[in-house]
Amino acid sequence: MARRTGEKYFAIIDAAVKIIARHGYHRTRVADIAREAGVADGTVYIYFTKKEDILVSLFQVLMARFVDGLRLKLEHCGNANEKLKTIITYHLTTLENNPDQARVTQIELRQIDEEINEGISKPLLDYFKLIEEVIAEGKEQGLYRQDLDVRTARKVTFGAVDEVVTCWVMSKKPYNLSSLAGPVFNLLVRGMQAGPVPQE
Amino acid sequence: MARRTGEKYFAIIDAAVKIIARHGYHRTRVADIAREAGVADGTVYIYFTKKEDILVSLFQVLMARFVDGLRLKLEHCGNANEKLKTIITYHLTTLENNPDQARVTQIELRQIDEEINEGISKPLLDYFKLIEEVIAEGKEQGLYRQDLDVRTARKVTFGAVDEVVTCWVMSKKPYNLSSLAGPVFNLLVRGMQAGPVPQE
Amino acid sequence: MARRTGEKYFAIIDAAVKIIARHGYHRTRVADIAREAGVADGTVYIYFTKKEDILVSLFQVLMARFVDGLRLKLEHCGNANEKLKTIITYHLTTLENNPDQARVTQIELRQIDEEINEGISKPLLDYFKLIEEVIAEGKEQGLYRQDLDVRTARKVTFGAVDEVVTCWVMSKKPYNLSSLAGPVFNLLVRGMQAGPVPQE
Amino acid sequence: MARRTGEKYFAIIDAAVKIIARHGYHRTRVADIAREAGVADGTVYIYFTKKEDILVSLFQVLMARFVDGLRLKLEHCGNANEKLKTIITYHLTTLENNPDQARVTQIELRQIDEEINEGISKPLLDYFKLIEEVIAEGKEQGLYRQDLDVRTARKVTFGAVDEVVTCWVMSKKPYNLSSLAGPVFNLLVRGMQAGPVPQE
DNA sequence: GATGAATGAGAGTTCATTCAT
DNA sequence: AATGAATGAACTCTCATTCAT
Repeated sequence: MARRTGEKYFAIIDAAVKIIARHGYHRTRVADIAREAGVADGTVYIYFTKKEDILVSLFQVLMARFVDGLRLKLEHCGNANEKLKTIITYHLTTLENNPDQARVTQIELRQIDEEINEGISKPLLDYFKLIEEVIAEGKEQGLYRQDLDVRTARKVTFGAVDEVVTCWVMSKKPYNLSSLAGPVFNLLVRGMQAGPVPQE
Repeated sequence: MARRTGEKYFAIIDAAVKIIARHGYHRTRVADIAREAGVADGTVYIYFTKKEDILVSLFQVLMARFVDGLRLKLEHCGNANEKLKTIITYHLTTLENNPDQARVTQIELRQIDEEINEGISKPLLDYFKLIEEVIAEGKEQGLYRQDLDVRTARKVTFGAVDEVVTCWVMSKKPYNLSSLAGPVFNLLVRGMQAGPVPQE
Repeated sequence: MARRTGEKYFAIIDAAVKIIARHGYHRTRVADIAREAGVADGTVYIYFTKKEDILVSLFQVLMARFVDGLRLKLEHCGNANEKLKTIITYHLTTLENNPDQARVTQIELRQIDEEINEGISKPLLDYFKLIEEVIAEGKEQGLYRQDLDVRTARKVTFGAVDEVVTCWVMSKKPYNLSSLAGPVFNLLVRGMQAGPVPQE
Repeated sequence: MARRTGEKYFAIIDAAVKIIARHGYHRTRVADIAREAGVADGTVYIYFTKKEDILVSLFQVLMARFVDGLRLKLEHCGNANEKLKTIITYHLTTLENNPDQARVTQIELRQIDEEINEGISKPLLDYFKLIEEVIAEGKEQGLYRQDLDVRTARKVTFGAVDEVVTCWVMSKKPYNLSSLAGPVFNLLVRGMQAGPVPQE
């Protein structure tokens, strides 16, 4: 039913990112996306099953691009620390350079109903897995504490970076998002690396 | 116009938390909330200006309760580390004990349009400010690095805790949320405290 | 959900009969019916679940009125012949006096999808049962052949009258529909009554 | 514009009968018919002017086949009674053997808008005329009453047979349709033949 | 203050039809 | 002649909001 490929498919995706970033998902009419993409209203339904499908597909496409790009970068990295730094930098830089994508993924995408979450959680899980692999690698390399829980560390890492992006999106972006890569990395890596136990 | 007080005001707030947690904000009809609260549809508009106003008010009420409760707890704490641990534990425990509130604040509240954000950002800022105060206090007490950027550290802290909650809400909650307080605190406090610089 | 009673319920039913008779069911918009009934579009959906529900309800109301009226007439009849004559006359007279009802029941009502047929078949069955009772009575009274199959006779009777009405509706109605009551009755009663077997 | 001939013309007609019988005219999309016929959507519009045209054409083709077949049968008949019996039997047998055709002509074809009726009334009139000829012949042969109105008798005859078919289509067809030919003929011929006047 | 029947604007979606290839 | 991607008009139904009682 939904074609999910072809020139117009991506034209609609791109139009959707732009329009939804500007007006928000619920305020965006399918007709608006269609006009921005330069196609007829009905054409949208050749490529997508329904409005929500645009949002999910959009996320899948963006996320696939994101993870693919990240994987490429990671190939050139040595140890886990370098990789972690790369992940954070890449995450912040990518969204800084694509503010529309940032807005859609940080804000609008969280507006979707239960069922859809399945559609977006899969590609997100790929990213999560990637982060966890790096942290596990760091443990193997003796860089991070052996008692570090990989999953918790991943949540903290992703949550930290994610919140930093959200704050930047919600603000009028008066600063460079990527400039926070260093401080955030610093904080996280110190939290994870071997060393003396903090006293409460 | 909106009364914002009285028995029915809170009845509607409570009903809204319950219903929105269960069905999501956009799928919830004002009539549903009214029925759950045991009032007529029109009555809702005596206490709230519009549907979104319920969501904002709800958040303000919950957040005020939350911060008030937290302040109380913090009075019994000694140094910043203790306070930070308290914040994290309180945050996780509160939402663990109020899963409806957790769902609404983690998921549904992020669905609101631009303008509303003002309404929710103020009470959230109170919380942010509180966290930042504790971190600043830690720096003064020599517990945390002097070059630690307080604002970034707050984002990382809040983002980490927030993500942990989101994961718990999105999962079928098969584990104790509050049990993550220790590991998360551990990670964050290590990241912030004085010590050797990590090598990349 | 659907209120199915009250002043506006019947106002909408009456409006629907009029508009659907004039333009046909599929060409009639809900908005047209609403306007004719003097209510808002949305009001229609307080009283009916969906467009098709109007059609079904309309038929049920008309049919109930019809059968009730017929039962009243039959009380004054003596034997089965008299009753059969009354049925045919009443059927033709009623639809002759309510051409809109005639059009809707003869033409438009046959346009509905499978499922709906249940809604219309029940009230129709009441009418069928009534005809069959009269025919059975005629057999008991010795007026009609003992080997007459009641069900077949009912189908022939109803089919004959129904076709006569349909022809009248489809034509520009240049003649009195009720004037056909005599000839049709004559034909049917001769067909049913005791007598010599026809040779082929 | 419409070609109205060729292999694909009939392929589309046959596909339409099948699909419309199964799903109903209004639920059937032109694309469905095209797929069933094994042609592209656009191809349908080479052979038919619009969707309704398929329905009309379909009826004309089926009706022409029907009347042609009937004429052939009637050649072997002697008097009017025999012919009438043949008509009824042929009508019931044909539709019994072609349930899809039965459904389309009994139910779906009655769903069409005003204008189309012209398209279907012509071939139907041929059939009507044929029935009337037989009844008139019966009068000339002295088999039927001289005061019998031919047109009314035709309506009663057709209506009776038609209703019998409709009942069979609407039911789950648990009996042989053609087995009703005898009883129906019996009833109708008794109604028409010379004999004593029934007392009311 | 409270009610709930009524409103009517609004948008998602379908699908008959067209036309460039 | 045949295709099937693209069109865009059309229409049902929802639901936040109002207001007479």
